[in-house]
Amino acid sequence: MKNIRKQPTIKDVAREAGVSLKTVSRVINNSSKVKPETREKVLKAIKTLGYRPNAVARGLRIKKTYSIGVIIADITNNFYSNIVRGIEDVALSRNYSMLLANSDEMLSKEKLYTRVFTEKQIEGMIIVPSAGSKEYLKPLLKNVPIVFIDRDVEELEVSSVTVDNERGAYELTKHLIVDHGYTKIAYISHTMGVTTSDKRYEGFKRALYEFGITPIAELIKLDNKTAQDGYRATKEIISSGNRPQAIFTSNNVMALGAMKALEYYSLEAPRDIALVTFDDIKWAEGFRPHLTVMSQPAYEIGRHAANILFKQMDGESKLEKVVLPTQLIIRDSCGCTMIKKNN
Amino acid sequence: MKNIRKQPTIKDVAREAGVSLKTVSRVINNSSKVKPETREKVLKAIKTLGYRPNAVARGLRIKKTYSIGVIIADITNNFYSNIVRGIEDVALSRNYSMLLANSDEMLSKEKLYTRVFTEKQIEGMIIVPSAGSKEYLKPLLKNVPIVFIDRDVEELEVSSVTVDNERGAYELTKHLIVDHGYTKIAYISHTMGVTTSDKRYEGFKRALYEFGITPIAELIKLDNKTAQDGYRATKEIISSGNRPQAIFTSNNVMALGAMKALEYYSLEAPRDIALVTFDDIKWAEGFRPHLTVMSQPAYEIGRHAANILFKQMDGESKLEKVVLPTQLIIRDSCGCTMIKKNN
DNA sequence: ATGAAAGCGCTAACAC
DNA sequence: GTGTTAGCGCTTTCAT
Repeated sequence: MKNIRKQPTIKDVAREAGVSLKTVSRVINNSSKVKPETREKVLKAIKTLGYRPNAVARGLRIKKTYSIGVIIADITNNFYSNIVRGIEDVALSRNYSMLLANSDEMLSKEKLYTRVFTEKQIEGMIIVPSAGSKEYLKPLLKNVPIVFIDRDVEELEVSSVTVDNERGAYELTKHLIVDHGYTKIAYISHTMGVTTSDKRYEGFKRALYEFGITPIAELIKLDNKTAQDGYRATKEIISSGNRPQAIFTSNNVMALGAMKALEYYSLEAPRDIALVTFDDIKWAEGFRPHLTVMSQPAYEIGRHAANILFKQMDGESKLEKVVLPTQLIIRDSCGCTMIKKNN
Repeated sequence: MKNIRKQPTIKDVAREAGVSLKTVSRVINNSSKVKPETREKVLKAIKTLGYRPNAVARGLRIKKTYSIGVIIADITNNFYSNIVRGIEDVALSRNYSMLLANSDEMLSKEKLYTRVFTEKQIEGMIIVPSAGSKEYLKPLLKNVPIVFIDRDVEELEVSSVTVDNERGAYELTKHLIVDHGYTKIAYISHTMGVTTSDKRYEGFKRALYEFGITPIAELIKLDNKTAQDGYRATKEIISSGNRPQAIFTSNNVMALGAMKALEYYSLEAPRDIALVTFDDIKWAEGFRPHLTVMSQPAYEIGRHAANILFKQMDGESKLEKVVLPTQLIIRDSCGCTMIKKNN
C-alpha cells in the first residue's frame, strides 16, 4: 500500500464545492432535494478531484456492505461454476458483489471462510456444505441468512436448494435394469457423508432391491474424492474377476475418472460396458461417447439459491427447502442406441 | 437485515471484562504485552458474548480490507475457473478474500466492476481485459495495483501474465503443415480485439505465409463469441464447396462448437478432417477424439498473477510482464495416430 | 501494562 | 435546501 496517493474524501469535495458534507452526501445518493446549481457545483468538484465514494466507510455507517459470500467445493468443477454463474447474475441485478471461496470438501476451510466472510459483514451466504457437523453454524444463523445448495443439512433449519438425489439415482438405475436388463452394476460414489452422495447411493440400492438384485460388494466403491480416485476405483472394478455390465458414477468428477479408466483398458461405452452418471457433462456434447446422464439444472440452482437468499435478506419468508427436478437424458453410453441399431 | 440481533462490539467486551477498549483490541490482535490474567478475562468475555470482530470497521481504520478483486470473462469456461483457482490458493495463503465477477467480454461490465471493487477498497485487482479502450483505468492505476491476465493491454504500463500466443498458434499451425502436409486449413477465432485472439491469428497466418500457403477467405471465420457461434462457423466451413483438410480453433470454446458441428455432419476427427485447438480441454481426456492442442498453464497463470499482485501491494517491484510457455500436446485429432497406424 | 480521546469516511438526526 | 453534530466499530497516538 505504498505510494498510494491519498484518495479525496467527501470532505475534500465539500471544501472544493464550498458546501457542507451532507450536501455532498445528498448529491452522491441523490436523496432528497438539492438545488440544481448546488448539485452542479458538487458534481464538478467530484469530477475535478476524481472523488470516489468509500464503500467501506459507507458500509460501516449504514450496516450494509452489498456483498454476499459463496462457498463451494471447487470452482473448477463445471457443475459448481455454473451454479456460481447463476448466483452472480442474480447478485449483479441487485447490485451485490460476491466473495467466492473453495472449500475442497474440507470442513476446516468451510469454517474458516464462514468466519472470515462474517467478519467482513457479508449480508448473506450460500454454501455447499462439506461433510461433518454443522454445529458451528448455529450461532451464525441468528445473525446472517444462509442458503445451502447442492446438499442439504437436514438437522438444521436452513433454506436449501437441491435436487431429488434419491429419486434421480433410482430412475437412472432403473433404466439400466428395466430397459437394458443389466443386473451386474458397479457403483462409484463421490465423498460420502453429504446428502448428494448418500441419497444417490440409497436410490441406487432401492432400484436394485426393487428388482431383486443383490448388490455385489466388489463392484461398489464408495467415498472417492477426486477424478483420480474414480479412475483407480474403475480400474479395480474392471480388473476384478467380476466385470460388470454397467457402471453408475455418482457425479461428473467420478464419470471423468471412469472414462479415463475405460480408455486405459481400451474399453468403449456402450460397446464393451455401459456407463451412466449423475450430473450432465454439457461440454462433452461433441465428444464420444455421448453419456446417458441424470442431469441437474446447475445454473438454476444458483439462481434459486440467490433469490431465496435475497428474500431472506429483505426480511421476507423464513425457511424454504426447494427441490428442483432432475432430468434423465438418454444418449449413447447406456446402450440405448445400440439396441436401436440392432433392431 | 431484519430481526438481526445487534452484534456485540469491542465495547461490550470491554464492559463485560471490565477493561478498556484498547486492551480488548490488543488481545484480539495480540499486539504488545497484556497481562496473562487480563488476557484471560478478555478472552472469556469474548466467548460468553460471542463477539466477532467487525472487519469493515477495522478496514476503515487501518485502510486494509484484505480483499482483492478478480474480473474474468466467464467462470463457466474451465480455463478461467482454473485461473481463478490459482489466484484463490495464493490469496488464501495471504489471508485475503476474493471478490469475483464475470465480464462476459463486455467492457461495460468490466468498467462497472472495477468501479464497484475500487469503491469497496479492494487492495488489488486481477483482470482479464475485454476488447476496447482501457483509458478508463488510467486514474485507477495510480491508486490500486492491477495485473492483467490471459490478455495484455500493450499501451498500458500494467503488469501482466500471458502466454506467447503468436508463437503457440504458429507452432500448432506449423505442425499441421509440416507434419501432416495440410494446406487447406480453416481458422475459427474467438472475439477479436483482444491479444489472445489477435496474436493467435497472426501466428496462424505467419505459418501459412512461411510455407507459401495463401489463406482461403472462405475458411477463415473471425470474431466468434460463443460456442454456438463456433458451431455455426464450422458448419459453414464444412458445407462450403471448399472443405478444408484441417480446422484450427483459437480457444476451447470454439473447439467445443466445432466438435458439435463435426458431430452434426457425422464427421470424425481425424478420420474425415483434422482438428486442433489452442487451449487444452483436460476433462475430455477420457473422451474421443483426443484433441491435439496447444496447452496453456491456466492454474499457473492464476498463481503467477496473484504473486505479482501481492508483490505490488507490498510496494515491491513495479512493472512485470510475464510470458509463460505453452505446450504442444499431440494426441489424435490432428491425425498423428493415423499416420502411425498406416506405417 | 493499561486507559482516554481522537479519528478513519461516511450518513442520520435534527436544526435552521 | 442546507449545515451541524454525533456516531458506526475499530485502532492509534499519547498519557499514566
